[in-house]
Amino acid sequence: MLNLSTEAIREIFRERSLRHTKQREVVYAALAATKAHPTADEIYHSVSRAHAGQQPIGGTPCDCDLSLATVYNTLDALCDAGLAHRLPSVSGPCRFDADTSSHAHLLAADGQVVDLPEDLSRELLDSLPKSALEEIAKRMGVTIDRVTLQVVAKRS
Amino acid sequence: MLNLSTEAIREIFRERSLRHTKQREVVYAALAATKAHPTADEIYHSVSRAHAGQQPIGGTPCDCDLSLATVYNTLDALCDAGLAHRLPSVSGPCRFDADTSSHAHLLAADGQVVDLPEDLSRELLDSLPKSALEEIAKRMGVTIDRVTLQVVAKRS
DNA sequence: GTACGTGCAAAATGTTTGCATCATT
DNA sequence: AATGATGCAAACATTTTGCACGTAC
Repeated sequence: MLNLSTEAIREIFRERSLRHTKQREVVYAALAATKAHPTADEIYHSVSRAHAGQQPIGGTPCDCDLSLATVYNTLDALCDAGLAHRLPSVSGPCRFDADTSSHAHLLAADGQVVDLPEDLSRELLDSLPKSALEEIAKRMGVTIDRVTLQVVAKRS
Repeated sequence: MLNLSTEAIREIFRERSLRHTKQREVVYAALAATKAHPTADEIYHSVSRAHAGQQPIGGTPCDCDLSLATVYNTLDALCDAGLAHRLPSVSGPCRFDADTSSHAHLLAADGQVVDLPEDLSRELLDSLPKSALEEIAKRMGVTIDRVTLQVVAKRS
């Protein structure tokens, strides 16, 4: 999706008070560069120098070493900072998305998570009455972070 | 929620061509009796004779033995048969719901999954344009099983 | 220099599987 | 009788943790 330069990422991290490391940079770059909603393990394989050349999601191999635990730590930090989201799903490992704009997903029968086309995604999400969301926040005593919506496909 | 008799459950299973066993009966009864969206492990503890008396979700102890694997198998069978749903979530173990009517959930900051009040849930889901859903089915080449919607609370 | 990030390996958690036995239809 | 469900334990998959070391600020 987006190909972010080192400097762009440094700046984004600075804005969110995230310490910059080479490992965090390549993880975030890989996540921002794909629409594939990768798992932590997929990101790890795509950026790990040890696995260079077999990048299913097209990250740039890290010129340092990096461990799976660091990928998890980094994804946590990115989610905490609002730079990524965990996608709701009903099975399998957690999937991450650096596109934090409001958009809906299709949960395919085979477990894949796919973005809905932008126009339809917006049509669905824009149709939700703001008043109902405000009422939810009031009645449930919470602050709403976001609304997530999935169209679940029937397994044929 | 619903307290189903043995006979009612036999009938429900018969309709769906699910073989009836004591184990499946108590699992389904426990799931149908709660709004707490329990995990497999919580169901296991609530119905297992070995743990009788400490039932956080209020199931009836099985008068037979029952294993966690059977709870998983049963929940699979119930979901396949359309008698239960797996709830989308972003962390933690899978949560199940025997209420298969359309309703939206609040994902609390602490990981809890709570039903939204019925009126608001319906208001949100009814507002989704049918035409957009039909267009999704057409464009993505899928049959839509259901639409799931979560209001994600911000962690304060 | 201090606070925080990293790598590693081990542990914790959640779910699935293989197989012999048993129950339901 | 035949098919499918169960229990158990072991395997598996995913995520988290503890700690010694290293790096960004």
